Amino acid sequence: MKVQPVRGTRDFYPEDMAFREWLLERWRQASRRAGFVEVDGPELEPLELYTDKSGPEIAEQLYWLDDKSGRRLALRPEFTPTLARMIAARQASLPEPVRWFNISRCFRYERAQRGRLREFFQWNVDLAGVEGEIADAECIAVAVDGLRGVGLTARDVEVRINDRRLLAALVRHLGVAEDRVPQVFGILDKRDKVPAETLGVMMAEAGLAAAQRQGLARILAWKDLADIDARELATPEVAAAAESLRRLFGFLAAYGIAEWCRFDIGVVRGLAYYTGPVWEVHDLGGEFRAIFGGGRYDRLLGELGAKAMPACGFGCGDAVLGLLLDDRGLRPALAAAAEFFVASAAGDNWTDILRVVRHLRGRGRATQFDLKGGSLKRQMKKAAEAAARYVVIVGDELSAAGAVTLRDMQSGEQRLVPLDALGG
RNA sequence: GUGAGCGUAGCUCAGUUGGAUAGAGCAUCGGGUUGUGGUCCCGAGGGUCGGGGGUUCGAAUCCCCUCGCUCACCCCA
Repeated sequence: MKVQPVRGTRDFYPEDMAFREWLLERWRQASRRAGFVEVDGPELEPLELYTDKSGPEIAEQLYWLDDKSGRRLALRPEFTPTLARMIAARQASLPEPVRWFNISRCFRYERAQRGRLREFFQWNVDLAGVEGEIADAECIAVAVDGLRGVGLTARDVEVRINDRRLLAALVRHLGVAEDRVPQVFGILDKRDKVPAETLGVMMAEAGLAAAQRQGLARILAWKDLADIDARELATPEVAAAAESLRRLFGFLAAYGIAEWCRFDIGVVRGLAYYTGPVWEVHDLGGEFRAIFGGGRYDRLLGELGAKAMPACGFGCGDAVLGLLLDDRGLRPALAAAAEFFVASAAGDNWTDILRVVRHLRGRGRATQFDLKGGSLKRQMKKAAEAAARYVVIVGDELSAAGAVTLRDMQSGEQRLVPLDALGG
């Protein structure tokens, strides 16, 4: 092969395309079931849309180019900045809350890995204008509905939920110096990924005092909201964050999805822009990387040019989800290419074949025939390959009586029917 | 960006201590007598062994370079 595909991109052959469309359609259905409406923006955006928010270093991680007039453009690495721009442009007239979803092709210039590509599809659901935990719960409920929609259950995946305010309050309560906070968050993030001894080493390296290490170890051991003990709750800040999380879990129970959800102090979600609840969906086996990432970002819209507006949402890529569905045998079978297959019993009788083909297509029926001709046996094989539900056998009866043989490929039954009655 | 592993047919792989026209299964295409599919049987096409260089009488096999893929780290909006 002379020209190689660009690293981290994929070719979608019919079976891949069928899966992609199936998946994206499930995402749409889940979004619409919750009353979200679809929006989209350009795949090309000014590079500043991303560098303004994240600093010039971010350009290293995305595809950019100079267009013919010298404008520096980037292929979108995510949808949120576009969303913010769209909200800002019509903020005065948008009915609140804004309930939008988006399914877009995104690009990131990163080293491709299992479940992580340079070109991928991402499902975004965002809810702007509502401050309370009910909005976070609504987003999580849509995510869980999306998981259900592709055939996954609470035995396959879980939503791990934390709150950035709780984390921040806890490190403050432990008396961790401000410049050590990123390291401490890093330790929390590694909770399930490295052995306990390693965590201890990391704490020592972070320069934590003995009491702080003990406190952190105690926090890391929390498996449940109820584990948050009195010592920490004594701080008003921690108590408030814990109370907010309890309200969120109360809503999740009311949505009927409590069994999918779990408190996890180890969910940190980068340090980017989250201001409240943060959550991720993981497979229970821990085999794959995160499937969904989401949370509350009350300041982001304001920073990106809109008026301050509370918001929350999530993103979900197609790559990891595809791997998980393959692993669970949940990839759907390829749909039939055509409902009807017209075959000739009398050699390559194109005139008669096309008469029937025109008739069926004119009635909106997906209809195929064997363009290479050949024996009826061969045509039947082709019809079976195409998974056609019906084969119409065209023979002498057409000119003699205007009738054709209709064969049901599932039951094997066949009967002579008038052409006029074919295809409704 | 750092480190490691792997590149043989479209796919999954076999190929002896370096030895002759590089194999299998699946897939593809064709056939199994001119009006009937999925099974079965027979046959065919398809590989510059990722590419380049070197060692050798001889390289898929050993060495070097390069490209690609995979995994981990970093990062993960």
